[in-house]
Amino acid sequence: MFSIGELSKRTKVKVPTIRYYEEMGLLPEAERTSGNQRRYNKAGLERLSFIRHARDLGFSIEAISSLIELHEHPDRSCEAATEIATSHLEDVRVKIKRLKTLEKELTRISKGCDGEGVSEDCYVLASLADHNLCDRDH
Amino acid sequence: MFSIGELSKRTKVKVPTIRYYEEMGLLPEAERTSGNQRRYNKAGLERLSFIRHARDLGFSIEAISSLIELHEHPDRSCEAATEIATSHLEDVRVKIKRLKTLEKELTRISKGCDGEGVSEDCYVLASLADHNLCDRDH
DNA sequence: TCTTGAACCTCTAGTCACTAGAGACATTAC
DNA sequence: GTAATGTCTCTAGTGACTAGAGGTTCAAGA
Repeated sequence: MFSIGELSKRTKVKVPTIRYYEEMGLLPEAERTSGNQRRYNKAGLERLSFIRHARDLGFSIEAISSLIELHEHPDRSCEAATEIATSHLEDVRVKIKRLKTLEKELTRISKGCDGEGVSEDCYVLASLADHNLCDRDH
Repeated sequence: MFSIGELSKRTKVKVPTIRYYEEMGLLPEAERTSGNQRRYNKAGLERLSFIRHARDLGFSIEAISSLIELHEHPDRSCEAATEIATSHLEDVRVKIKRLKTLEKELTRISKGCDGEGVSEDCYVLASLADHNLCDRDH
């Protein structure tokens, strides 16, 4: 059994965040010492690692809740879990696409000023003001 | 001169968001009718278009504030504006990189279940629980 | 001119996933 | 025993909005 600080160290999740997850129902209510401090065991550690990993992958708290619930009621959990992961994957791909478009425009914009002395007006500001200077929609 | 609703239509920025931008100082305080309703002109429209475009590109409210200030004090604005754009570009590139790693892992995870009948345990949940199954760090 | 209904006003509170701080109590090391 | 560190709960703040309540103003038609 170890303290919340120890759990925090091992999982690299901050102490207030652990308490937050408990409040949100992602973690079960921890056991307490006689002095009301939380104590955890290996199961708690694993659960929190799972949550942290899923958060790192960009799953929302809500999605993680669903995944945990599936884990606890394992009938047909595999298909449902795959579905959550797949739908999340689609989100990620959309995000990547948008960011790439954005990268292109920012690259173009931020090149405008420092080369050939287009110094009359600032190209960055002009580009932002006039959407027609963009290559594409966004 | 036109109303906030009209401005909203033309810029595709929602009415409460326009008021929010005014409160945050991105937009100057609008002129008012005798009945206290906001009225805008072409300048207001252009300013809001600038803001919307910059937000679409993922600039924070704070960064946009800086860009606007630069615009209003144009001495050396070009270098400073380019710097803001460039630093933002770096952020974007980091995000793209992270998302791509993530895409790989999610692709791998979501393929786990529906093929060859690895049905004993759910591969999605196992992958999330055990970081060692990942290809790389994140 | 009057009326009706849409648009507008301010203000407060809610969203998500935390983070920060206050003030009090518990545990641990010496 | 004492001091330092850790932990507790609670409230409030973050960013960039969004939603809703309850009231006022505007524009168009009769």
